[in-house]
Amino acid sequence: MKYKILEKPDCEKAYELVEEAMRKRATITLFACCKVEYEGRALSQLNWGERIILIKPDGSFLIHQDKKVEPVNWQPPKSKTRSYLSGERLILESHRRTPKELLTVEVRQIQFISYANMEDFEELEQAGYEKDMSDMIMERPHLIEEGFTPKTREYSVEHGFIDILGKDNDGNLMVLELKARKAGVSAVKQIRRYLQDLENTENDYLKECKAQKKKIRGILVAPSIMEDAREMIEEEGIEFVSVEPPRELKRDKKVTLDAF
Amino acid sequence: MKYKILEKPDCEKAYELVEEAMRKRATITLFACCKVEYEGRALSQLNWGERIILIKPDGSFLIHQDKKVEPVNWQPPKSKTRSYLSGERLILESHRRTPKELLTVEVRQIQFISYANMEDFEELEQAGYEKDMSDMIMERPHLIEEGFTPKTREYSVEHGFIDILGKDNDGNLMVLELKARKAGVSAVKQIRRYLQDLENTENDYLKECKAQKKKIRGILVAPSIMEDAREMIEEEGIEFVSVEPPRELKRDKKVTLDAF
DNA sequence: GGTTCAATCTCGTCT
DNA sequence: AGACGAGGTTGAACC
Repeated sequence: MKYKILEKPDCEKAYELVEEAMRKRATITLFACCKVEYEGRALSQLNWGERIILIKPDGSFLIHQDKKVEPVNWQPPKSKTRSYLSGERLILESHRRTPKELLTVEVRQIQFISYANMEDFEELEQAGYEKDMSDMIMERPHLIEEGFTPKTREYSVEHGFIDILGKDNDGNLMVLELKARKAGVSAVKQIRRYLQDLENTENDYLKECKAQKKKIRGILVAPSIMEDAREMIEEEGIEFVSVEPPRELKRDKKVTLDAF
Repeated sequence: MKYKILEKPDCEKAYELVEEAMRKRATITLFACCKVEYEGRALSQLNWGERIILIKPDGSFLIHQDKKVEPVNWQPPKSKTRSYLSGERLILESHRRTPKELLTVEVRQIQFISYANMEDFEELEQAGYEKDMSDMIMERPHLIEEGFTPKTREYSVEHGFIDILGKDNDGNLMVLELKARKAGVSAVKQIRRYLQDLENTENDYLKECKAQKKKIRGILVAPSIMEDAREMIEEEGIEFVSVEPPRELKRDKKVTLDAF
């Protein structure tokens, strides 16, 4: 059976359905009055009230109130769910080993409970992130400027990683910091720290650059920039290049390639 | 009526239930085969598959696959939900103004759909966070060391905010950085930047400190510290004080106080 | 409205 | 298993 629903079951009937659902590795949906306690990375309690509970076959456990996107309490995938009856009540426990975390739900009055085996073989296709921007710039470096040659991605320096390191037409070093969203002051501070890090780095290649009197150019790459960040890059001698993150889904891309 | 469930309804029946639920400001739970498109801060699409959809009266819209804690697609509170029939199918749209975001769900085969008015007047009580640590240290400064006197919280410097600024018994300035979880290298870098910021700050009070040859002490406060961070604080002359975030719920605290 | 920062962040990725 | 960084982060507090 693909799914089953019980309306206003007593806790014993609900318990049987929960056990059956777990055997079948189905997803449980429960609308009931419950009380919740959590102890683990933090500590919390939530008094009696009606919530929607989702228990997924991967061990994820979610408790939703009627507000917000985030669940009020939860456990991550691979948690172990256990259910049992205590007096007239259904207890749902979700346990995790490392870190040690325990979620305990006491269920009083059940409006409905269901389980369902969800057939879903699709994964989300998405675009418009920093990584997509990085891929695009490596493929088409002229988007930054004519003659730009990217050398290294994720180049490690003292305070983090330089998104893209490369050279311009005159052999000057170019330090690119990418942001998929509007860049703020923090992005400018970040790139400024990377430039300082490079100045302080003892590295044959960088020594050679300095010996040849080559400059180190800092480039902030983002779709747009906030006003105070704009002012700061001018003071700091950092450059700004406007690039939109590519908004092409892989599926679309594939179709386009197949067309040729 | 508090809740309603329909099993295997056609899309027209489901549409009527959705409209009724929205009039009653109820929470909708839907288990169905659907296809999802999102366009806004990013771009995504998800092909046909069975998912659980939650639509809350505050405008939150969640689509859950049978894995993970996070919804595969969602809209935040205050989004506007619209539903309509297109051919044989039910379309659910969720729209947000700033930033402009549109979530479109095409629903094909519905296993069940329900709405429920959730009675819940409780809020989550929780403890064990950075703020609780900060409160505790302000109340009981000797947890840091005998004679420590906190002066300012959230003191603004170039690269952020100093969690707690204070003085020791000898009048030296103390810069506290709090972490509610195990502190890593990034926490040490953060406190190091704050110390540099203070060195560079032109401020009468700080000038006086320097004139009196007072030191500026950096203190990392966390339950524990990672090995590489431990090495770094030794090099940097930063101190580490182990403090557990308090794990006392307000409810418990109140009970304790009432007992006296 | 925006801006900043913590979070039981989650989740992927890499060591 | 631990560490690190991005995220349509979310959510809250403050301006």
